[in-house]
Amino acid sequence: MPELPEVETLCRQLDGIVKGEKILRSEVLDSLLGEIPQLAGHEFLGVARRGKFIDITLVGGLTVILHLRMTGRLFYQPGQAAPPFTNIDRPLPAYSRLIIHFTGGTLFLIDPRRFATVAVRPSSGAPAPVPDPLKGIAARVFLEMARTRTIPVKSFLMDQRAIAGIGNIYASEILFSAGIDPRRTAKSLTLGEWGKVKKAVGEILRRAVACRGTTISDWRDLFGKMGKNQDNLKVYSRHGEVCRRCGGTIERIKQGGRGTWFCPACQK
DNA sequence: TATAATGTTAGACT
DNA sequence: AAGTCTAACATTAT
Repeated sequence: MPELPEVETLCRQLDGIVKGEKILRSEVLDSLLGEIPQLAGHEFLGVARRGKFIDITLVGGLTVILHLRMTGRLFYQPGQAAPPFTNIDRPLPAYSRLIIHFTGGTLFLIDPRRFATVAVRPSSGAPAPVPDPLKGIAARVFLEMARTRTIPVKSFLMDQRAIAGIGNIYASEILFSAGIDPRRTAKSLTLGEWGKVKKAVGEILRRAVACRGTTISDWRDLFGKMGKNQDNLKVYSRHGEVCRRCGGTIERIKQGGRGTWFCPACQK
């Protein structure tokens, strides 16, 4: 569900609301999450996004690493729950998998499909960073990374080892904006074409962050509000509809097991 | 009932 | 050997 703009939205909202708070208790509700230590007593230090990962750093050297995968959400409910935190008075949000009680409110990890992952690790030893498209990736860097890649350029944009944060919605939208056919091989793009991609990446992702993400069905921000970026989508999920740029017809194909939407008439 | 869904990855295949 | 492709994960909605 969440790509870079959605994860960035959650990080900014979380950083703004739980700064300096202490964890009173943590509860794991889904055994699929594996072993997670009790987090009571730790104080929130800050949040950072790493691609689509959310790193929550605690005072004392622990980091809680979340990945929301397809249907994971975070929801923050202001107001302190009373010990022993059993929430008899307030029903749990459906599909709650992890609950972290802070001094000023409660953070829920909600995840119907149960693909989300949680790990708690020492803050030292963080993985090496991968280029982040929000900071801007130069056309020459794209060209160099794609030099030997024969996969479709759309799949390349979604390769988290190369570029961190772009997912299925924004990959289609970026290539439409850049006027590039998603079936092209990554290595076939010229420097000039990567320049168009670079521009599109910045514009599309920054606007999506400003809109607090894209709500197609179930994405909500930290406070349960819908995003607004769905109004800006030009191709995603629009197969059979009219291209807003050239009047052609938007098509859907499959690439790497995922849907790709594009306009064959104006994406070359 | 079959298909698709905002993600990742292990293992099969080139 | 290294890059690419596919199936699998668990669940809901159309």
